[in-house]
Amino acid sequence: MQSSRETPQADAATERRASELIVAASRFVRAASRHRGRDRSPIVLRTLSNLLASGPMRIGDLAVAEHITQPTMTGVVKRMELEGLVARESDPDDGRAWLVAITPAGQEVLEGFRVRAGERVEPALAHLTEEERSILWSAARIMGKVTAELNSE
Amino acid sequence: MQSSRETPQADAATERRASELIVAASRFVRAASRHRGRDRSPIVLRTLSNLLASGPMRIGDLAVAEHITQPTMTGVVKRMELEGLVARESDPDDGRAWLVAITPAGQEVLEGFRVRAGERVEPALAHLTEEERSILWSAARIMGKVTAELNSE
DNA sequence: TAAATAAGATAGCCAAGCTATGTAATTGGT
DNA sequence: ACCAATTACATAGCTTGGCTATCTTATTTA
Repeated sequence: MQSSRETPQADAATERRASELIVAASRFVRAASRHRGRDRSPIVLRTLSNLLASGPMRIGDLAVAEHITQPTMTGVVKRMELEGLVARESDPDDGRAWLVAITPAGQEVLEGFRVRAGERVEPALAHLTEEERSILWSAARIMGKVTAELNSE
Repeated sequence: MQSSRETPQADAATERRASELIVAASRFVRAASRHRGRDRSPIVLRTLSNLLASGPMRIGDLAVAEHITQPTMTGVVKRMELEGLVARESDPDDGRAWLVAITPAGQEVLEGFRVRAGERVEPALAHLTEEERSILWSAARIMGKVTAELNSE
């Protein structure tokens, strides 16, 4: 059971725990997102979050950022525009392109989601120990690092 | 801005971090699940995982366990059956019901997903410190606890 | 035994993903 | 300066996975 430089046993254990982490995170996200009220889909919320952080963006750039195809993002933006969450203006530098910007209504929706999601999970988090909560906050940061590396491939 | 018996400042901070956790987990799951090969959807994989852990189950019980409606689970099981991932047999105790069981092919699919997902994220995890990895494993367990509480409501 | 209940199936809708392809604007090579 | 290639987005058509409403059939119960 001694380790080699590739430590295949460790890799197998890591892979198993990694898949458990994915499943646990997947179930958690589903449970936490199932709160009441005017729900928006994950892709809409991620797009709003992206626009708030980065300012107006082209549809193609939004698609790349969210790792979906351009036709899919075109449809998402179209629905968001109908709901008034974003506005589009033609790109002065390129007649083919549009700039999509978050509206005040879009910002309210995003903030409302954050508040309600927090409200929903907060009681469950309150039953954890202080140490367990701090593990979750650290895990959020670490998952962010891992996600960035996965997305850079 | 003084604190009441409910310590609103702490709640607000917890809510904010909770929403950050949800977003981080959501992006991580998407990134980790975007591996190549014969992909199955999250609901199919969760259902397989559930059947493997719990043995043959009724469609209605599967729907409750996954928090989707019965008609949706009927469709999921139908597609899984066409792919040979599950088999159904009539419930000897209730002529209206079916028992859905995972097949060897379903077990292979589930195991294959676990291996590929692990393979995909393992390199990124290898760049973390030992402590960071152990935080993620702990977080998986804690998210499971929180999910159970959220789902029990 | 008739009524109420429960388990699945069906129908019909929508959102969100995909590939393939079309259109219009921009860029680039000669 | 022009024509070809590329680029940005739109459209068409498909699948999956979610929903509600309703139907059928089997079981329970009054």
